[in-house]
Amino acid sequence: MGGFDEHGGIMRDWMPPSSNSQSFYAGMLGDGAAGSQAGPTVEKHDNSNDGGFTFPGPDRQVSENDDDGSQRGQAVDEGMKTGEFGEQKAGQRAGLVERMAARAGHNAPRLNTDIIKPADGSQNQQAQSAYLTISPNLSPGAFLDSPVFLSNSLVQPSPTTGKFQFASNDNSNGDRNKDNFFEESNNTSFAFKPFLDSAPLPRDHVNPPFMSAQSFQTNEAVAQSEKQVPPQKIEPSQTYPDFTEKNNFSLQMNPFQALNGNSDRSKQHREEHHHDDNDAYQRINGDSTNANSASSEDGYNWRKYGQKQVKGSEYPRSYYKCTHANCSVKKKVERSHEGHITEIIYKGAHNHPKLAPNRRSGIGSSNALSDMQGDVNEQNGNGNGVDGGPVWGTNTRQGHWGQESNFEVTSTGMAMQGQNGQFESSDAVDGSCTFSNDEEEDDRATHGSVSLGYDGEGDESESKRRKVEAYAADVSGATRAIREPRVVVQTTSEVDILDDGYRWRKYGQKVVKGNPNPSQIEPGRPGVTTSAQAQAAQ
DNA sequence: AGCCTTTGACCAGCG
DNA sequence: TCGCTGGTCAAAGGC
Repeated sequence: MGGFDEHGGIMRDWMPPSSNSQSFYAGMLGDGAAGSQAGPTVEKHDNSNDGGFTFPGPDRQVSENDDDGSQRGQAVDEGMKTGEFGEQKAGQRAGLVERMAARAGHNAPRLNTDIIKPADGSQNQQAQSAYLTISPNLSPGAFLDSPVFLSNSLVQPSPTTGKFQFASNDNSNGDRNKDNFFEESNNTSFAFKPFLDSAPLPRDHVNPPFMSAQSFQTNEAVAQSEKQVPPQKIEPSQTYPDFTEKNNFSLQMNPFQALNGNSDRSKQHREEHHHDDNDAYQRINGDSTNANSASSEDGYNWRKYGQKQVKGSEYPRSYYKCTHANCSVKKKVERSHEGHITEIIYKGAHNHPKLAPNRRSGIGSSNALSDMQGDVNEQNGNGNGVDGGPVWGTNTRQGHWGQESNFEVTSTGMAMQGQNGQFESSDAVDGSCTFSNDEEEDDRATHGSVSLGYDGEGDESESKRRKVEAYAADVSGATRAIREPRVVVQTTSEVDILDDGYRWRKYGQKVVKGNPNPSQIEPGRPGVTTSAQAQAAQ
């Protein structure tokens, strides 16, 4: 089970109160049912249904509160079970939308799924099932116009995207939101305010090219670009958790949580999908050309620390680390000989704001696609980084960012949980997919407490603990708000806890001229040298 | 002078 | 236990 459950989880996040989202999804997937049936994901989907999977989406949540909602919920469930996402239910959904709009006063424009449908109707459905395929000519940003994404945005922009809004910090509403989240959304929230509310961002931030645009953690989000004008694929499902009735909290759960997996099922699912990125990486596959054009810079500085030819990959994979102090975000980039990026995988979430354009190093190599990562702090204004207060989960939690860290946010709308962290700005990963950390997240779920610390990769137990914590936090009632349509990737932090109370990751050591003592290159650590610091000093 | 990239070696996880 | 593979380290060199 799992595959689809996970999707379901994501969908919930993405989905606006309106049932339109399903249409949207169906459009994206082509034939929702067919798409879901192909590939592992599909199988899971089916299984989940068989297993009594109930798609506790927004509709269902609402149903708990009112009769109409109940009907809606049933409709949704039926749709899910039968796999009839598309036209068959279109009429009914439309009705729901109207009713909801009337009731809630929300009147979001209907998503035009035509624009996002693959131009070629004959597309391999199987392929679609595995990925969200975006037509080569279609910018992921187009999705931003979708009510679905907007609604998500409403809830909270993800740090990843840079749209992240650490809003109001109104934690007190957690429980209430949990129960009524969608409903409230209808009533008040569904205002697409996330962007508006959030601190003013550069336009490119809001609607960055290609990936940024949304492209769309996970985690790890994955977009694979095919070497030739390939459609961007989003593979959100990789680590999505399964949602079951048991998981009522799932509603509040953001994709991150889902990704992280709190439940055994989610874990199982992850295991099933182990093939790809268990790690919770986000892969962005996209047309390299687009990627490049989209954003040569993602707003962060990266240091390449390795390159290797990976088996099965046509091109060598380069490993990059964010040079910002105490930021453990990494990314793997596969680049064709022509210099086109064929794949980018993000891991981790930035815990710092993007650099000002003039401060960015012109490291084209690393930035090529990059894209999109936004910064948590930048958005929330809290400056919470790992240290200050991570942002985790925040995506989904209304008013709360930052409870956990370590996520990677990648693109579109799928938010995933990272560990330590924060969300990467989605900008970076637009159009990508997400993966979540797997085990760590799961562990966290079991742990039950919320930890803000940064995990170190090395500190596995720690990271696991955090996952659990994060999960617990979610369950505890934090309201997982609506996520903005972005992909989140999970991150694993690689940090050690030092005597200063912070976690630091040592990533290098070098003897500096004039200083007999090796310089410990630890981002942000006082007394240590970091490239970021050096740049800042300059 | 210092940062960044390159690249071979090393390490850890997995089967 | 061994080999494979992915990921990271870190010395060396370039910019």
